[in-house]
Amino acid sequence: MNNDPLAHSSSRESLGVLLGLVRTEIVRAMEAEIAAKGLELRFTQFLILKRLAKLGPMGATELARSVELDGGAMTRQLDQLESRGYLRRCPHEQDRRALRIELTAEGDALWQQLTNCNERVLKAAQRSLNATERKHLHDYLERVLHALRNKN
Amino acid sequence: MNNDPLAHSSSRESLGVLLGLVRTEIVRAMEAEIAAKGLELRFTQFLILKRLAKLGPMGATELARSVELDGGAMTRQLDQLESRGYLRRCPHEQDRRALRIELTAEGDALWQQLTNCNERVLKAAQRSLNATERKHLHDYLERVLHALRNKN
DNA sequence: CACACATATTTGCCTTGACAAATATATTTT
DNA sequence: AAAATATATTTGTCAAGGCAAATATGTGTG
Repeated sequence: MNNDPLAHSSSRESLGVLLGLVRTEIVRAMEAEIAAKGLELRFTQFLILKRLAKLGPMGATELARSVELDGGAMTRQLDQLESRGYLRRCPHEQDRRALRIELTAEGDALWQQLTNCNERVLKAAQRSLNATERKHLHDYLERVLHALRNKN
Repeated sequence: MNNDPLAHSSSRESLGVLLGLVRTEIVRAMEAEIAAKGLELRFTQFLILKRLAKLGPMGATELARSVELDGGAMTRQLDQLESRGYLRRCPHEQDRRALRIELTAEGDALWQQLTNCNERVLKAAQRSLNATERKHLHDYLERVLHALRNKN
């Protein structure tokens, strides 16, 4: 199976590569968990549902920004998720350009199932870190993100 | 204006999302640095050159695995980089199926320029972390990666 | 009001990368 | 050695996402 000579030599990976590797594995694990429940959802779609479930209805642009997705790509994801009945595009009351994306009851129910997957994967991923270390990891990542976004 | 309620509330991002955000920013920053030098290279291509520069000639499959890229995608990247004169596909001496990908002198020269970019971006990204914290961040990420790859 | 400009969404086009099939060559089994 | 199997590379096909243009609507300025 895995005779990859690099499997244990990632010690000198640069941060950019290492982040990519970890993220790829998390996405893989999440999609595997979702598939194991007989559901068909990509990680991106999972994120969209999660946002809507946690933050409530919002515009497509706002939603796109919040999952760091291109606006055009968002339109197509919404097409899919809407056609499968998980969300609705309602007209925005004040702004006729904008939409108000909201979960349907089905979308809500779906999220109930997904929230387990999410927690299970994150727990497994961080199982070798204690509570303090988890906090630190999160904290460091946020500081790195902030540093990158405010380069001056 | 920016009335995005998420701009400063990434504190509750899940690990998967946060990793994605950080990685995206690093890739963006790297590509910006490269473009600022008048060079045209994507992050993936940068990684390929880096591997070859650091580890020397190797097969396409090995190279693909080492940057976590699909074999088919690797073929096409090699096409591009070879046609631009940065690397060569030599026949493997013992195995006639395999290739021996090696940097040309031009590829080597290119890497000399890129190594700056790499260091500058990583330094900027981690500028708010001290040496110990950087080590910890790296260590945590590797432990998470390991946990994900050995899920049992 | 008329105009310029900004924003929300959609659509078209293009590149990237995943997956699977094809091809060529090695390795192992019988 | 022939057959089965494994590996390296290439190619075809497809979905995802970035970018730019198109459209519709909102906002500000003279």
